[in-house]
Amino acid sequence: MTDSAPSDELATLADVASEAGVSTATVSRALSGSRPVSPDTLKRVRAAAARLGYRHNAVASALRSNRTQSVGIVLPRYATVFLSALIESVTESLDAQGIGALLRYVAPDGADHDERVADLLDRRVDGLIVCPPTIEASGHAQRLSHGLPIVQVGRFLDPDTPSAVSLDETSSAGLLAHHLARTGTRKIVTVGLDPDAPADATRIRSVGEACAARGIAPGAVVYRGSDLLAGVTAAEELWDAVTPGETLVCANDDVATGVLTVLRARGVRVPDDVQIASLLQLYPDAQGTPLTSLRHPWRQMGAEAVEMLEHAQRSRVAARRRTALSADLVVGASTRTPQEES
Amino acid sequence: MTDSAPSDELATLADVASEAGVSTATVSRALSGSRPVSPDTLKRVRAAAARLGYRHNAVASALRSNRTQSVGIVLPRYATVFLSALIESVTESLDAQGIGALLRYVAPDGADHDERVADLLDRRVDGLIVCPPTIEASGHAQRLSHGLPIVQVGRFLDPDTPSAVSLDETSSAGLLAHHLARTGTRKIVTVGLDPDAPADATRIRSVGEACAARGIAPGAVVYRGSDLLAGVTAAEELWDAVTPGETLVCANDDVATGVLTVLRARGVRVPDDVQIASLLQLYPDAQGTPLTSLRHPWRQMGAEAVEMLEHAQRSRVAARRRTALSADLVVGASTRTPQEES
DNA sequence: GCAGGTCATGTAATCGATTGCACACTGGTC
DNA sequence: GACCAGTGTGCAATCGATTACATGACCTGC
Repeated sequence: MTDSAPSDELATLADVASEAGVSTATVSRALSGSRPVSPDTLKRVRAAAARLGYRHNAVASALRSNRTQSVGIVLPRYATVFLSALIESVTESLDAQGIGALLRYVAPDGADHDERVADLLDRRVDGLIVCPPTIEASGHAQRLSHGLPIVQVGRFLDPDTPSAVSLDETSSAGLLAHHLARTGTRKIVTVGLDPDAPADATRIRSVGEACAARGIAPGAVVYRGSDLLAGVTAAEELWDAVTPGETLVCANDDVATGVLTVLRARGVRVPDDVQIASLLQLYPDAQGTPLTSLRHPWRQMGAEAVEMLEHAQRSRVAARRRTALSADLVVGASTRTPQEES
Repeated sequence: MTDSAPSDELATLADVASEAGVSTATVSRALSGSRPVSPDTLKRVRAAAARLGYRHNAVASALRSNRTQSVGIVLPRYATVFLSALIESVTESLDAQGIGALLRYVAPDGADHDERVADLLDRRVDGLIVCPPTIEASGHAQRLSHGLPIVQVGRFLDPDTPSAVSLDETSSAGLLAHHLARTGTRKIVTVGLDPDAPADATRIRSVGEACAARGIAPGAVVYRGSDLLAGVTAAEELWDAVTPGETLVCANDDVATGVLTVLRARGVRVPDDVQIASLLQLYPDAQGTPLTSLRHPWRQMGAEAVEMLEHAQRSRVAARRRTALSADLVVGASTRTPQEES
């Protein structure tokens, strides 16, 4: 196998052109298919390209055509599965069309958000999918992007962002409230949601209204943070005050686990005396589902975001388009089985 | 506020040059700092750039300088936290230097691996961090990259890859064996590792040897798959044959959870009669650590990979450099507390 | 036989930043 | 006063693909 001097440098379009005895224009058209070439030329060009080991240079192509075939993704740096599910589903949709994903993480408080977004813009991404860490960041992202297609995903969405995918709080809360009503809940206590944070307040209200509509009384709102330790702390304060028929609705699985652990240690029977539910599933339900929780539709949200982005790229006019997807209720061992089987 | 015709197009170097009354060369040098310019010029250029809202064009820069300031990351599409920890730690290290991360997922069986790697190469990434889904993929990645700096991470590493970060199987197994010996284990059974898969076989051997060295007898190797269901299946076959003093060493948390659930349901007391340990922690240990498992050092592996990559980029000569990092042992409720307190 | 059309291909400008080379100027030295 | 070193700038080529426009070949129909 005597390679014909496979020079150290990569072959360019011009090399292929001279090898095939045609112009660079023809090679470009033959390989990209942007315009028809004769079958004979096509064959010759392909052969020449293969012989030289030609590889398309995406950088040069991007410069000239002003399209990088890549989108930027900005996520807060919470190490959780749901973000990884979002990334996977987004990249999956993008890969299918040969679009690359340029990933950047920002601090959960949004400190470096604008900087990261600007960097992606400097790289001339064709679009942006942003999960803003705060409402302000959401507004900034929109402003910075300056006309570039952008889709926002998550809870912290500026009311003015035209394209956004979020959780359907109302219907998700309804799903949970329905289950709680059927398992005999008469009152709920909310643990781990901050009533002073707008996004949390919205969720508190959605849950409260969904419960009220089903005859369940919205009770205290206890906020001591939103991690495992916060759950423990809150439960230590609450455990001897809870009464049968109550359900402790927790912000997420970590809080719920803390609460559950303390309650059981104190001799409170869960779910017999008190039930516990989580509003945000953090761990996939492969491990015996100890908790009843809402599984957020991250994969669908990712797919929807990509679709929206494509839509925004196609149509010049930026129509407002917001989608809210409902969570699934995963029933675990922290709530009872519903009474009617219907 | 009468903006001076902020034309729809983004300003270019040439625009800034004419605005500042200097040449494009000077602007480039002033803004990048690649060569000194006079303080006065610097100020004028900066002012002009700010006035026009100039933004660096990374694409043009990449074409000319032949450096994209980005690295490609290739990961198998397992939706697990540990990969997300790896991504986070890698991007964190890269961000600090203004390097972008181009992310691509491949099928767990490696079907589309070569394609994805080739795409990243076409995008002219400056380096590659690959977690190969199979040993063959590892070899391909090395060959395809053709001189480009590449670091491989994970279990499926071709013996010839020069730069690789992996788990230190020996020391990790030692950590676990030490704990098992101190908790009275006399014999182990391995569940969920495939003795016919080279990577699994290595792990079986490491664990076997570490145990043997501490007077624990390596017992049966049971393989019925490596997910939750496999754990259940295996446990149904094993439960009435296990004897006190045995520890079931499972491939990962899912298998271990399956085994644990069945054993408890069958009345086997864990950890009193039988102990269970997992060789791969899948879920962060925030939730009450029901399982004793090995927490793999994903974050350190990510940081190490980036460092290796930089090293490879700096030094022309590609020295062989392989690092193996040890796991941490997280002791949970599925094993007893060690006897000596020392 | 010729206007008008289609089709494949070539020519050369272009995208926007970087950089080798050349040049001008300043200041110091013998 | 001639020479040299050092510093700051500018000119223009360059990276590699894309594409508007031009060209020429060939066909069709009257």
